[in-house]
Amino acid sequence: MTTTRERIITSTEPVFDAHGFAGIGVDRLTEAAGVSSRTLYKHMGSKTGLIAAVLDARRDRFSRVFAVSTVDELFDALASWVRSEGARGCLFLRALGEDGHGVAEVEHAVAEYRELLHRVMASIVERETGGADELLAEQLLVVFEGATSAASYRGQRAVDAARAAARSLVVART
Amino acid sequence: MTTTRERIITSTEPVFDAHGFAGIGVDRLTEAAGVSSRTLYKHMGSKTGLIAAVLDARRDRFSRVFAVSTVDELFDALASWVRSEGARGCLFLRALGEDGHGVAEVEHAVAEYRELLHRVMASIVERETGGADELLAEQLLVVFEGATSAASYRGQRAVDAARAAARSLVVART
DNA sequence: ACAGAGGTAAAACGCTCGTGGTACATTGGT
DNA sequence: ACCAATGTACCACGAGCGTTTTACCTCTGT
Repeated sequence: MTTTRERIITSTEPVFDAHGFAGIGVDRLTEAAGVSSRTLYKHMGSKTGLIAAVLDARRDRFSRVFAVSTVDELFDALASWVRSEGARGCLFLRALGEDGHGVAEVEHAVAEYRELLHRVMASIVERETGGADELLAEQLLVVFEGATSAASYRGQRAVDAARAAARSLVVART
Repeated sequence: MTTTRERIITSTEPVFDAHGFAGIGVDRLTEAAGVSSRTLYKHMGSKTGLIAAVLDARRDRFSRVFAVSTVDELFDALASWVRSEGARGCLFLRALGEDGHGVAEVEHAVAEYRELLHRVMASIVERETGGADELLAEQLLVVFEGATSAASYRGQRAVDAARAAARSLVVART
């Protein structure tokens, strides 16, 4: 059973992804959620509250999809994410850029996502090389971020190139 | 001598970079430019026209700064860009994400930037390896995009890691 | 000396925004 | 049978949006 709150969050996430945060009106969001504005405000408090909740939910979903332990699994997961949802650049970065700076709830959600992302890379490094390697983890992070950005206009080519790059970087350090 | 139009563009660019496009009001922009709204509209036509002009100007500046021919020069240029302007993620990607999709002037400016970026990578590949290599160019593009994104929260570490990654990828293909 | 270009300040346009209020419908548990 | 919870539709608020208008000022070249 899905609660109304969950329905609001899951149905507004793609709207934010497609149109951004500042430029979209609450009425378009309520329409997408199939819910009255009164209900939306009762569950989310404010538009900012909704944005924070959407980012939190996305982070949770992300953490499930990217619970991987090798470079190949990482880019398999990214490829299927891009295939099923498209790519419009990192939603957390975009949220921060649209005046999310200074909004505590948004900043917190973004910070949590970034820590998660870093942990994913560190654990892949551990599994692939049998130890910690801060530089390699940073490199994988950069390549992954680059793939999500570049995929928005280069498509799967960017993901494939990122996968090859990451593999080659791991080999170079073992 | 700098024209009023140039002054408007150069002084509003950092405001867009800091606060985004949709969320910032024209009055904040005129204030930053030190210009009346009448003058701004006479020179730029509309807020959208201003955004397109700002993106065009940024692309020009970018093309001057990144007129490089080696991987090291590329990341030297990026490092000093990040040092002097900070990093908040690719402004072109962000412009598109804030409902720039479907706005012809914005889409055009972004497309031109991306072609430029791709040409820069291809010419570096040419110089570094003595020939064309589509995969390597795509990899450098990904690494560069990743560095600009990741630098927004990892700082110069991301740029350094990207530089090392790019160098290693070039070596692996020569 | 004066025309014209290019600037200013201030107000107002119609519209949309985020948010809350009011009043009514549906439904499940006891 | 009915209460409480949870939803709806609809309207109103004050604020801010992008944009245009009106009226005035200040240079600069001839």
